[in-house]
Amino acid sequence: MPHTYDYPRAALTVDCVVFGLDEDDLKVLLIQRGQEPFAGRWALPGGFVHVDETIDQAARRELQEETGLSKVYLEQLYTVGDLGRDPRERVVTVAYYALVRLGDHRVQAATDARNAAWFAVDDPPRLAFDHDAILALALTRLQGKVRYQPLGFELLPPKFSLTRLQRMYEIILERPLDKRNFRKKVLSLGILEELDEVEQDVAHRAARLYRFDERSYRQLVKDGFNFEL
Amino acid sequence: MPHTYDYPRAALTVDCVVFGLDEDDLKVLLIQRGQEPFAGRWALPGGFVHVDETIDQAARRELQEETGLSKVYLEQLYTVGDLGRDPRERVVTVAYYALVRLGDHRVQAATDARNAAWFAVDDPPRLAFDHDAILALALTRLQGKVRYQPLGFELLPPKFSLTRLQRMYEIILERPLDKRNFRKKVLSLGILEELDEVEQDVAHRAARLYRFDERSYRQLVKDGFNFEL
DNA sequence: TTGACATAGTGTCACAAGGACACTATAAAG
DNA sequence: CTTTATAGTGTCCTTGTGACACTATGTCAA
Repeated sequence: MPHTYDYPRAALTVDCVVFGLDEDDLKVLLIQRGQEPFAGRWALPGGFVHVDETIDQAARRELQEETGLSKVYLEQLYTVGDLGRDPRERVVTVAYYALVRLGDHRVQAATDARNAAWFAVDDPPRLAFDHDAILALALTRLQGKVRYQPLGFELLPPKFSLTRLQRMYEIILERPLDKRNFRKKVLSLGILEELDEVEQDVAHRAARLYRFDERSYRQLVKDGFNFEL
Repeated sequence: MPHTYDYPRAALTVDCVVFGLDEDDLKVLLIQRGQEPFAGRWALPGGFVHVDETIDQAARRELQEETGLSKVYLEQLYTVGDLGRDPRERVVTVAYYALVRLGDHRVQAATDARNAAWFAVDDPPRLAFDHDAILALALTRLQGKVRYQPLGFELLPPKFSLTRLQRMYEIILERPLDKRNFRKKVLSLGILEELDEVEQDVAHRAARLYRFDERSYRQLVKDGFNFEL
């Protein structure tokens, strides 16, 4: 009985589509490649899976190493292993997408001094490998998922106004939402906690702040509740 | 510049969760393993990805080889690469799920004479590796997806009665549906073509037959229509 | 032939959810 | 104290959803 299987092995990588939100845009974090192939081209942060870690762990480690980000929302997206996607040899990559609060983290240059920067998702540069396709897929998935699961809170600071929340949905879904209907709906879900605080340093009437209440959210999910924004 | 990357490689497999539908149950196709590890244990059909094929192709090939099924609905599900899931060495598997019409195909024993059989999804035997978890995940995914995408037609013969369609949804969703409301809803979608045919060889009033109209379905999707059964 | 049976097929009403729509309130800045 | 910028609020109409029960039609067996 042999100790290993008699079959070819593939190089295994992870790639992360990291989404962030600023005032006007949904952004994606990209890394400028220092080496061939595709040297100088922008790419999704990622790298090889080590022998002693799970694929999920690899994704988190790469994210941490290349961007300094940790404890972010991370979810597996899709696995691609088409021939020729890497000109060198067959490389299978497991793609993830992550949601981060843009203000929280300062994105660091990677340890090996590659450049990191945020780009608007609807106007990215040409990407290395098949990363354009992965980015497009991630965006579609996010738009789909945000409709029936309150993922969006991962993109906002802990305290936020309803207007900020609405703008986030408008940016992600790429369509305007009615202010009164939006508030009616989102408040009726009962997953927002109204705080005794308002925005600071604004040159107009300050908006009340809210917090996402994960406890009642989980309760709703258990009861089989349906969202849909 | 080296020709390959200096990183470990992993054995890469595909596993398929193949769903079928009979009168009373949602079924899953399993293979009895002939070799160690887990010899004699039932497992998901699957096998190694060859060097000259994409992962999708590998999934289709394995399905064909082990079960004789081809041209089925097949979709990628999830990739697992936890350490120790195969006792021999690190094996990364890309899981797929497939929907097939049970009557159409006669499931063949695999070429290497392993046993193949259908099991009710809610009462499967103990499975090899982490295949229990993959099966559970596939079932959840199917139940979720069937609500907003008319996948179910992949499980039915081309012509079917509304009662048969309703029973299919009831079996998948594991809850009863109201007959009149179901018909109202499904007919209002406009994706069923009413045929001038009725069931044959039934010992009671014969039901009218319908056909899934993929053309108008695609039109609906383009218009951003929302299903939800 | 007719009665028993098994399933097909059909409509209404009440309630909830969703979408369109416009004005007043409040704070800051000049 | 006026201007400016955004916060915050309610109604009505339409549509969707879910509960609910009887008649129609075919087969089969006595």
